[in-house]
Amino acid sequence: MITFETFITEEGIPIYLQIIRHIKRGIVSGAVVHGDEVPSRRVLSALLGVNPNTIQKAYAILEEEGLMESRSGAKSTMCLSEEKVATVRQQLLESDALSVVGALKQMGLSKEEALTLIDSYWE
Amino acid sequence: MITFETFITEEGIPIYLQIIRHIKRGIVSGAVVHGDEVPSRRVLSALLGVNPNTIQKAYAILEEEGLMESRSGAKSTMCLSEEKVATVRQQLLESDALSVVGALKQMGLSKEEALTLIDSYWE
DNA sequence: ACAACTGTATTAGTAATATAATACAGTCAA
DNA sequence: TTGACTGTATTATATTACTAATACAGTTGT
Repeated sequence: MITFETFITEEGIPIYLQIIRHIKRGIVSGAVVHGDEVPSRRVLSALLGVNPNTIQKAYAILEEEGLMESRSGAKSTMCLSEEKVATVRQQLLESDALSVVGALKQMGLSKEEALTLIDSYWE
Repeated sequence: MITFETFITEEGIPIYLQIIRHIKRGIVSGAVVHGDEVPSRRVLSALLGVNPNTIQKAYAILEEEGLMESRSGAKSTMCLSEEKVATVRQQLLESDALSVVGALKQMGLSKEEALTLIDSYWE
């Protein structure tokens, strides 16, 4: 089941992209599985304090990517397979790993310093 | 000296913010030191293929933060001190570490898996 | 059947981001 | 001094992100 309790908005990044990423991370963690219902546009928009159109935009993109199914009137559900999950997982891990490695390298950190830093912030 | 050879635009994040972050990472790495001249608005805009106003926006913010000095007609220079560098360093490291730790945790990775991932992408 | 929910669509408006085209005055090296 | 560079400023325009207020039709549980 998908939850948005841990959802914290990151300034400078469009909300609809953050929602997409949040759900994808849930897919990778196993918190979201095939057939899961997602919160309705209206419910989630109220929960996050954003406009329903913003949720619709995020959901529409997820549907376009084949990760979600929507039928008019009924609740939207996740549409996953082992292959899809693996693809999403690889995309997210690579993107996160590359961005942080690039950032820390550019600041002149050695690999050891970087690993120590990540370790210390893991808690 | 500041270079923009490694500058790659990241979609979804305003360019002026990326420029600010790029320069701050240079400060942290020691590549940029007190008194360094930065590329002029026109030169950098041509180099990055963006509008001069976008560069001006980034530089104006850096000046507001006390990291850069501009005099009409002359080249803008970096205005740094040990204390300023330490502050920028702490800000960037904390932001990067927190964001990547949050992302990997949300995907269900253990600390060991996360460290292995960072290690493998470091090369 | 009915009420309360769904998804979908439309129109309008605001703010932020970025581009484009200028203009003007200050600095600096030849 | 002169010319080529600086920083700064202005106005206009386009696009994107987001909000706001509706409307309509399909679904679901009672």
